[in-house]
Amino acid sequence: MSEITIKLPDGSAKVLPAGSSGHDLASAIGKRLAKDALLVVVDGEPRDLAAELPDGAEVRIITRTDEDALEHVRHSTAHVLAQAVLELWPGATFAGGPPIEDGFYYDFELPGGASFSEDDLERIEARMREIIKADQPFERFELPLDEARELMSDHPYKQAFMDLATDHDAEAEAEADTSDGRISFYRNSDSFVDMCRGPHVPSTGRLGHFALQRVAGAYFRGSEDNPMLQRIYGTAWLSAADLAEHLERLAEAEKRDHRRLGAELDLFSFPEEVGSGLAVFHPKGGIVRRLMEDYSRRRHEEAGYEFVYSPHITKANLFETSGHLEWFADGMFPPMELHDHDHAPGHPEEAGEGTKYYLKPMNCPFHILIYRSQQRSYRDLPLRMFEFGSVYRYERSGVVHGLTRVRGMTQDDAHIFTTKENMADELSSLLAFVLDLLRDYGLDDFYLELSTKPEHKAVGTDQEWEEATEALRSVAESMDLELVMDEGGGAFYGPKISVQARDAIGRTWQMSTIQVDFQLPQRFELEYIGSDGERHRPIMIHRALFGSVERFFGVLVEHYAGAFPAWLAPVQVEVLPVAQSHDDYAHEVAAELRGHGFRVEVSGADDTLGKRIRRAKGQKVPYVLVVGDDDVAHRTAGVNPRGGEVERDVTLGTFVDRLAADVAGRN
RNA sequence: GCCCGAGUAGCUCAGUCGGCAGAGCGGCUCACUCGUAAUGAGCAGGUCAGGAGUUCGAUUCUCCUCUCGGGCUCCA
Repeated sequence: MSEITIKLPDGSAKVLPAGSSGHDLASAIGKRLAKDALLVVVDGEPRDLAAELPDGAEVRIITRTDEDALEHVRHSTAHVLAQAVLELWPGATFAGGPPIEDGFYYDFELPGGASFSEDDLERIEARMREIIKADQPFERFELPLDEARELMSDHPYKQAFMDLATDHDAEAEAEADTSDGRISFYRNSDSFVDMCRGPHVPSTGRLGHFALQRVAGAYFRGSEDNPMLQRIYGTAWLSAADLAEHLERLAEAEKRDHRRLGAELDLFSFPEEVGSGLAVFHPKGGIVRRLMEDYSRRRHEEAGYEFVYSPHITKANLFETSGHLEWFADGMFPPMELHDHDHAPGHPEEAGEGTKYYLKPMNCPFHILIYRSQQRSYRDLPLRMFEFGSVYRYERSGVVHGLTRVRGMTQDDAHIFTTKENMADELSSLLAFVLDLLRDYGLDDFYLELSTKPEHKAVGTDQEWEEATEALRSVAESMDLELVMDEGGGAFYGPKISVQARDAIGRTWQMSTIQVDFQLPQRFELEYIGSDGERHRPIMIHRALFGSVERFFGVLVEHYAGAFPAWLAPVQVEVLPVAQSHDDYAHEVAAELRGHGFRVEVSGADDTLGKRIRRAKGQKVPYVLVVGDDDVAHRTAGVNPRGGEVERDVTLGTFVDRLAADVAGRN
């Protein structure tokens, strides 16, 4: 056969000499395409442009403006990074370097256990630019396993990948393709060869819109049991404009960082004297938090929840029964031990066991005890108990992060006790309720994640897990939202749906969780009397909407970039007298607005008007009112809305209506 | 917990190759009384995160601890 026929995406066909490559195909179609082509997709599989095309294949050519080229450009850039590092650090070895969201990384081990410093990034980047300028080809070749081992004899992590890939480890297979017993490599120059399944762009000259970002430690293959490697992260894009836009997004995210805004807007802090991961809320943050909670409380009451309270500490026994001490002890603070005689004068310390008390890491056992405080009938169900419950978890020192990962938090925690028959209905109205409420806080772009049974850390039978997981799945699927699987991500006592929300700049946050639990009702031997007069076991549903009030607060700060909508803003109106002679009127205006329930501050004329306006704007106050002679005469104000145009001579009545409408509409 | 980096005034950050600690913003005082994003002058404010060591002398060099940041692992 001397000719092959290639099918193109537009339905047409192209006849080429046998042995033609993707590059030949692109050239046959057009000069420009040949220049812009980076890869081909052959029958759905991405391939090198240089790969020989099989007869009858469907081929799509990926160019440098094609979004599908992105991950390959990132992957190829990672290779250039590896080449630069291996050239700059003789004796260095390397592990894996995949593309990731927005960029890539590569893991290395430097000779003598050395590590990269931030300053090294500049040198490495300069070397990478030289390699890109040299326009080295990415040439693929394959070797049988023993020769591959020989070639990588100085690189133990590469060999480890070969071994693992032979065992069909998914991550290792992404590094080394052993499907036909041969290992593929890419050669860029005489001095640099990397084991890789590919494909790659034709040559390094096709790359260039990248930046190295940071150095980090990372365990080999993500396991704490493995050595820690030195990782370099970078970002890479198809054009300089895309790269610039991405860097700008990062800068925007940094400006919105709730830790920064928390200090600037005087919302909360983490006093070192208190301890890592333990926040205090300042008055301004306290107002926002109270408003968040008040609204949630009202909506929950309307939805049939009853409010309960439980203590922060409890005897060990409760968490033994619940299974927390068996399964969750790592996440709990160590116990306090109480000896009755400790505080009695004249009694030296007693030997022997005292009573252990634990800070609570979860609220569920308490709510269960409330359930169990009396005999329940099917008529009582579903029983919905809600608590703003403060819990404490011993988070490892490296993981605490602002308000989103803390050691002390308040969950908006509810437990619903229901019959098995009503579980599906309850779940479905619950999920609708949760999404509706999240929208009221300004988040409206969601997807769902379904977390299934953890592999090693779970109680209960497979059948119970299966049943609970299916119940959640069918509810999730009925919601008309994207559903992502999170295999093995459930809690030890049951599977969960979590609601992931995208914020104003497209980042996703895990918000609400809904978990089905067959275990705790068994462990605590919960029951209700059914209409048949028999004893039955209820199902328990755990759910939190904010997740934790602290985390949700942090997410809202970032979502709004600190500019809370009027209903949540700690100060809704700042009244500024033009001169001291207008002070009395300014206070009158403030008093009137406060009479309508608004949160108002007056800033007197000790500073210039311009400075006070600037300060109020910096605090992101929704409305700045300026009052001068004209306003005193006519009972009006100049209204300077956040993000809007100044209006003069607005009557107070008009302004009150406007602000009231903002608040009512949660704008 | 692990790897790397950082910690200097309330905040943002200079600085010291080991020799009396600096700026801007913010605070306070005084003057100015101003119509929509920084008026001027002055004053106060520091155990240079904490502890130990080296040294005539340590904010600076070494070690330990704490806290924070970026990651890994883990998670609401």
